[in-house]
Amino acid sequence: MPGFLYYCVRNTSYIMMKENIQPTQAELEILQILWKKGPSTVREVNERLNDSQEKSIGYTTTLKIMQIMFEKNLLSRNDSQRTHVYAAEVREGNIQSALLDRFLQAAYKGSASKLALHLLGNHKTTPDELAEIKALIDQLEKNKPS
Amino acid sequence: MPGFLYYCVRNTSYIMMKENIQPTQAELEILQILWKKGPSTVREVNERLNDSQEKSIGYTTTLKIMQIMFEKNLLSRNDSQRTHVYAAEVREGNIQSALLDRFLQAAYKGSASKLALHLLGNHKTTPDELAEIKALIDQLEKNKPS
DNA sequence: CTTAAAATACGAAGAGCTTCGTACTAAATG
DNA sequence: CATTTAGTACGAAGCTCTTCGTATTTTAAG
Repeated sequence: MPGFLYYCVRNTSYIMMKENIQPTQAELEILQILWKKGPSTVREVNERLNDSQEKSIGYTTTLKIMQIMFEKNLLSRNDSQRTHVYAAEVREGNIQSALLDRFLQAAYKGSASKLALHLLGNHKTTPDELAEIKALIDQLEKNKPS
Repeated sequence: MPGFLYYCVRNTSYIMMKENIQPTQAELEILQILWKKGPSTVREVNERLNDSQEKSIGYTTTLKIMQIMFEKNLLSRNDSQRTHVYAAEVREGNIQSALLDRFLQAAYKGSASKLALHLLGNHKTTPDELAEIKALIDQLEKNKPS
């Protein structure tokens, strides 16, 4: 019997299962905070949420959403203390890629180059960033000179 | 009295008003069809919607959404005939840019270069497209050699 | 004229997300 | 021990989006 891990690695469904999840807007904002600050309590997240925005969000609102995220396995939770400590269970890059896939399909019907042109055309990018992107393109062209 | 047009052009609120609208998923799918096929009836849109997807969507569902889009001024409508003909009232590029702005902020906290790197790294891009992007970067670097 | 077919209008149900009030529980303070 | 304080759990309301059923109207066919 090949086993669960073997099966999952083979067809990548393990990654799919976890990283194909699409967090909602509120969930994403909480993830941003946890990605940046590391494991945090509900109160810490709630405060960070409130001082970075104009509108103020109630404590129990943040609590509820984080509880839901825990049930969805977006977060893990240490409840050995009375005050629970939550941590992101998904990686920033993976979630971003999953969201990007969906967005690219929905808004650009999958045309990555069109999106790229809009992106570079509309948004301020520093010379350093442009150079970085250029370097990546060069590398891609080398690897696939077909 | 400067007049409405003058006012709107001055502070760009005319464009904002219209292009800052964020169509929903279903609305976007309908817009895609209208952008591609031009003015169409509800039935045409509904059929196109159904043969390009697995799930089938009821006629009145499509009708309802298009009526709502008409109220939101996302679509215009010619009702001189019994069978109304709808057309997109917003430009594809403008909507895409508006969606991109929001997505960039939500998922990448505004870092266009990070998104670009993900985009080029994760998605198949043809050599032609890469060349096109490269050309744009060169142009940007020329215009801002600071 | 009657009937059938096709279109629009409209109301309402269902689902998911966000928000918060309230109840309950545990800890700290006096 | 009583009281205040801070935390979790939970239910439900409000919102938006999607979906469809039904009623109504208009056109075409018999």
